[in-house]
Amino acid sequence: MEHIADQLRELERGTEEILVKQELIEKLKKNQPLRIKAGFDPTAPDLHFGHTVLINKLRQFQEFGHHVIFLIGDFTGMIGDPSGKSATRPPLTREQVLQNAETYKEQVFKILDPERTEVAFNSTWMSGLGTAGLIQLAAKHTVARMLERDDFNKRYKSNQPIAIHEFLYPLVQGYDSVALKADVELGGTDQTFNLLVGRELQKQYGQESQVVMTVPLLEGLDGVNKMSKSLGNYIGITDKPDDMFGKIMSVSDELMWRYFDLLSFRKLSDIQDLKKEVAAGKNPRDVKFSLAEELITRFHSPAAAVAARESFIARFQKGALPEDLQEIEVVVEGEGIKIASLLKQVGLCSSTSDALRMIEQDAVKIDSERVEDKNLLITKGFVGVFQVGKRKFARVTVK
RNA sequence: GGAGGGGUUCCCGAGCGGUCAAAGGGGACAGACUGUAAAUUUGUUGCCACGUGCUUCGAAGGUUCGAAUCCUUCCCCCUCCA
Repeated sequence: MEHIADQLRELERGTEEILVKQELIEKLKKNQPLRIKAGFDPTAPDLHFGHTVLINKLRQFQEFGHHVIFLIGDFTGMIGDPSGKSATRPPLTREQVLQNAETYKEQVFKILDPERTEVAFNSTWMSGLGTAGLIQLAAKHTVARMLERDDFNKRYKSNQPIAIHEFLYPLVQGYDSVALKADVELGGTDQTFNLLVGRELQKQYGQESQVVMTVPLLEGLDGVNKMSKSLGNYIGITDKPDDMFGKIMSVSDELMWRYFDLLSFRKLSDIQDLKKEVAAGKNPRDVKFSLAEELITRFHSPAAAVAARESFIARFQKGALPEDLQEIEVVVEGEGIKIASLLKQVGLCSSTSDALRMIEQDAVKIDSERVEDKNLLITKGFVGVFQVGKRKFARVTVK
């Protein structure tokens, strides 16, 4: 195991808060593998780059020889984290949970070492707790403390409803730390309160309190909202190399640095150097290229990264056609089909109206020739490459 | 249990008998430009058989020449008092 000071420097990197740092130092000094816990929602097995900020941190702990527990909150999932929006989730079946867990593993093990990762489900201990156990658990915390949580506090003050079961979420999450005897729990900044409840409960149950480490929430592609699937501003870790490359390139120059800080494995000093180079006139595009390549290498392969870059350059700088061009056959009655209907049938446009709009906006091309006639008839036997905008292509055969 | 407020196009949010396929903003998409699918800027944003066409404003009925706008019933959400 590496020297404590070295570990600490790396572990602190990219974290928002460490509560309490001195306790972490004490734990590290024991020179034994620490139990590192992080909880995940069982309903969303499609991980995106936002999730990896935290997983990267887990990996760091692993590299230092600590024991990582990847906790799937299949029981907590029944409650739903209080967000004020109270979107009731349909309960998952046992099969669904297990299936999601497999998907998680598949994705997470691109970053974590499977040999050194324990996958746990909190239903394991929560199901057996029983009503009496739950009441005992609830007795260990107070309403006043609960109301310290920002979200509850705001709602309480503004007379918005708070359902009783919402109080159970932090308690159950905290109890997980007791059950797992966690030394450290990682979470997003939005989890701070819940993580702190874990500290409190461990003390109540006679354990040493866990250290809480929070990592920031990553902004999505829009640079404003947090990255999330429902907002559609995410990069999935299973995205295809070309998509991943494109999405990273679409990040604003400003946000790019944020991504470097939170997603890149490069040293902070290297990132500083890059910033200086850009300030001195280097094209930020090229720096973004290197970020994209690093990330695609991580989730796919070095070869895929190079290929993705080349295809990006060919397509967007030189206007070439994509390599994996979709081949579509359309069968028509009569002598032919109007361009707008064809675009709709082929799926390049969402509706005939949309297709007409695209033509009006000079967005439609056939074999790189711009289409200007909205009533253009594509005759039977025609074969050609249709393009709408910069990203949608298909080779179409009209039969 | 009682009293109020509200459900509008992808989202937020105006409209409150005709000029409404419905302001404005967000998002998305497209064009130009460029250093990139950054930034900037312009435009588009219900559907089709493209027409004095069709379907939309929680649902179903009704009044009217004409309704998102008025009436009736129903469903759902929220607040306050108890």
